[in-house]
Amino acid sequence: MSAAEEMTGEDTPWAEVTPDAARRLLVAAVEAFAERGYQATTTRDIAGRAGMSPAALYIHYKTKEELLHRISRIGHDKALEILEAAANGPGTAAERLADAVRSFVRWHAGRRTTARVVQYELDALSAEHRAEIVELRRKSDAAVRRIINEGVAAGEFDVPDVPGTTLAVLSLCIDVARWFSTEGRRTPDEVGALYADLVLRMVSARK
Amino acid sequence: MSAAEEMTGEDTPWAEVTPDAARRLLVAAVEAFAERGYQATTTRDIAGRAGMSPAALYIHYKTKEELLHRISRIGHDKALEILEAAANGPGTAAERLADAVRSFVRWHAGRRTTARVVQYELDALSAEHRAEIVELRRKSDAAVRRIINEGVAAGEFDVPDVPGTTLAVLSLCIDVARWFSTEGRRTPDEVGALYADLVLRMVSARK
DNA sequence: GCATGCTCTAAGCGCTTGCTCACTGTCGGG
DNA sequence: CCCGACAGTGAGCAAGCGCTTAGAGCATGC
Repeated sequence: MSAAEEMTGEDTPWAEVTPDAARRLLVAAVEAFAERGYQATTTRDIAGRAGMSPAALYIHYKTKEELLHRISRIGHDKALEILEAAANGPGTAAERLADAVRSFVRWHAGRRTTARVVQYELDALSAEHRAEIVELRRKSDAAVRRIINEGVAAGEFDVPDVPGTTLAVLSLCIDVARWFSTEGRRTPDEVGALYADLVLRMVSARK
Repeated sequence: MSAAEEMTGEDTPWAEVTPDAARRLLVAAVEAFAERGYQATTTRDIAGRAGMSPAALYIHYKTKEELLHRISRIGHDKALEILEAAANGPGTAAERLADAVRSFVRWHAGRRTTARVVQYELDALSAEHRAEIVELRRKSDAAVRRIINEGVAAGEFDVPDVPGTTLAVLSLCIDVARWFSTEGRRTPDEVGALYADLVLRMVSARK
């Protein structure tokens, strides 16, 4: 197991959401938002998937947007945790960058339903909630940029445009949530390995 | 001007849509869909932006979905045209791959409003319309894959996984439509140049 | 053994949605 | 000078939306 994953804790995805009914509603919302998009999802659909009446939703969440915010917040915390674990891990910059990309991509592919909501429904958040999430994304960007900067400083990488390359690396990983399908040919592990290799090429990591 | 651009014809974006009122509605729909998403956009909003009453929309388009389909179709035709022009252009595989990425990225950044609708609202299409669009995307994938295959055959590139790398290259370009902003620091030309360089690194193009 | 507090439901309110329809204004051809 | 054709409008329909409310069911504390 990679350094990044050792530190991400247990893998039961929504264990921190309690009570049980609130978690069932949240899981139902993740599935519905991922399938149809936030705007096209009705509160009746979410409640139905959780086996409850439409009104039950409002006992646990004030609005439909609060559900999205909770999902987005937990997902972004997890994404940041993965990237910072890799950035702070042992090994050379190349090893840490590969670890970051591998585990970040694996999360986007393996938990694609969640990742899709987290990465593509930001616009539906309220201004305050969006600002909070954008701050988390800034930290994710900083974690990756730090690895690349350290690789350049150590002479491991050749990168003319560090902010631009950081942006491209994150963009590449995030877009996995758009196209990945569990019915496709590749497993999350395979995509992670492929992408780690491609990113090392992007920074011209010496062998 | 690159080979890819020489062949893309005139740049007035929606000139082929007639009559004038139909074009104004379509342009209004592109803006609204890009801003709020298809589902969150109302027919009243589209008609309002075009300076018309809600009912006027239905003289030119049968449904709201037909508007999206028309936009998606024209946009995908354009995207395919750009990639095939580069693939069929002169020069080495490296030059053609750089040309493809440069002009494809430039389109996504420069016409970001359109690109956002084209790339991120596929799910809102009807099954038949989506199938038609997916076929166009398959052809885009084939055009890029052909350049990479030719580069490998000519000994210009070192690519262990051609389909996977093709997917990653297209994914990287497409995701530009998600993050690019006209208020940002980079121009479409700059992003195109940066990405062309990164992609040549991904295929280990010899200098 | 009854009051309290909490989860959940049935019903439904006020509003917005995609879309329709009866009608108006305008304009070229006989 | 009227005609049919047609782009465009104002009003509005049926359906569905997010969310609320009154009250049922059921544990727990005393």
